[in-house]
Amino acid sequence: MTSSSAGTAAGDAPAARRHRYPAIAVDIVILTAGDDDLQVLLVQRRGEPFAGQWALPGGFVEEDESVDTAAARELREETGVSEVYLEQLYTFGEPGRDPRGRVVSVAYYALLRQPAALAAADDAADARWFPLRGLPPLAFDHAAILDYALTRVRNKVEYTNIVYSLLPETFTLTELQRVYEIILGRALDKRNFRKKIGSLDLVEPTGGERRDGAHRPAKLYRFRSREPIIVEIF
Amino acid sequence: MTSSSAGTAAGDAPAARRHRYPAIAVDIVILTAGDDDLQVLLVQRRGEPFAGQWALPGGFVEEDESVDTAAARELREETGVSEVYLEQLYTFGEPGRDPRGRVVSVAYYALLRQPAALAAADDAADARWFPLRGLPPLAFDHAAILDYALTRVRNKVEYTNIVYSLLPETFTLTELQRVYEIILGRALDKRNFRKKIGSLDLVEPTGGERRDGAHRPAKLYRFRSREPIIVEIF
DNA sequence: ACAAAAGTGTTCGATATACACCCATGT
DNA sequence: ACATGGGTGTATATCGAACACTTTTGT
Repeated sequence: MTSSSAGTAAGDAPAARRHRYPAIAVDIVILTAGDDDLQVLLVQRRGEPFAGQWALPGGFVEEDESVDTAAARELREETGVSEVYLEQLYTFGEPGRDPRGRVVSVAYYALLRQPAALAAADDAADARWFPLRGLPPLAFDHAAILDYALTRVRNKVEYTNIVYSLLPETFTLTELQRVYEIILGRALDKRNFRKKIGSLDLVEPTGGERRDGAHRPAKLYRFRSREPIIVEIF
Repeated sequence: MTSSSAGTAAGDAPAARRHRYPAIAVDIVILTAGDDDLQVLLVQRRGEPFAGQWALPGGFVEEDESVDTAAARELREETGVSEVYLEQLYTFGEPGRDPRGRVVSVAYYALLRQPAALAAADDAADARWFPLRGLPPLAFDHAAILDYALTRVRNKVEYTNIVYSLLPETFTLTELQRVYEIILGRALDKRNFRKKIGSLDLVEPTGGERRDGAHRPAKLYRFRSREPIIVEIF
């Protein structure tokens, strides 16, 4: 899918612009599952405005790239990772919210497997993972964008299989349940959870098992599909 | 909520642009409930490209207005209506899909009460309501945008009360059921439907009734709230 | 032997679905 | 009187929620 145009501007070539257009940026909410909380990747701003404050990673859209591509590029620059789930969230287009001038921001969110080593882009002073309970103040309206992303993710895990993007290739059912609990923010009953997961065809046993400490080994599973699909889970 | 900026471009003022940004347009899928099908408002293009073809109404975002405001303005220009439900859909940002140049389009959808008299904007050759079964070929990638809107609406009526925007102030339960059937594309059982609607607190009787033809008069209802709320309906 | 996490079934209440007849009116 | 849409209840199946003990291992 893609761009378009306007009935009301039917004959106007954008090349013959009557006025300047806003700049277009992308901002990305990059999430991963920590031990007991979701974690979000933030970068510390070097320049004004909001110098020294933490912000969502992002950047301007280049002239010849799609908005989706710009988001994927920024994500790669920050994390270097592949195997991610990246989805457009919402477009924030109020004038005057970026003190430097008019910027329309297309927000995305990404779900990653491991906190991986951070390829801190060198134009940011620092880049770090923050647990949601323990966030610093955010620059611009990035707190609102983050809230929006969390709402979307919490809804979407209930009717899709996108949690696959937060888990490694193989995992135990307890680990899978833990990811749901972290995202949904509530405890789930172990037996009901396993009954539900078993009744859907989301995962299959690999045959292997994991031996941890002094207890019974856990069977390992993998996702049958690592493409996003619609499945009613909760 | 609103715009933002980028960690990777932390110090760059948009005023000091290194390159041109894409134009920003809005396109609106304007829907209403016809007798036996949803109807969408299309405008016939005057100029190239796609001259003479039908397209979604839309236009470019002015420099000092928010993207939401631009959408509301275009909607008003086409229909003159108030009392609408207007929601952002998705941003389409592939380069090269508008033959005239780079245009990023923020798509919206609107739900209207009656097909009202059309205030056909004078820069379009014509504006008309089309039933979904009976669409002409659409310009640009507007068919994809329309599909996206329909998917969103069909999902959203199942867990919100947004159908209020498609109905007049007072209505009968049969009319309400008809709207659901038109959107969902399937027949609903009358008794189960009424049981469900009655168990939620969505509507209340006005006390009045409507006398139509040679049959028992129908009680009239109104929505308790005409603000969008989350309610699991189906 | 014991500590620690893995694994496994049943009961109960609530909700969704299927289904058919009488009511009030206008002509 | 009859044709037309308005209005109503019950029985069954399905699904979600609550709940506790046995198994396998490492030390």
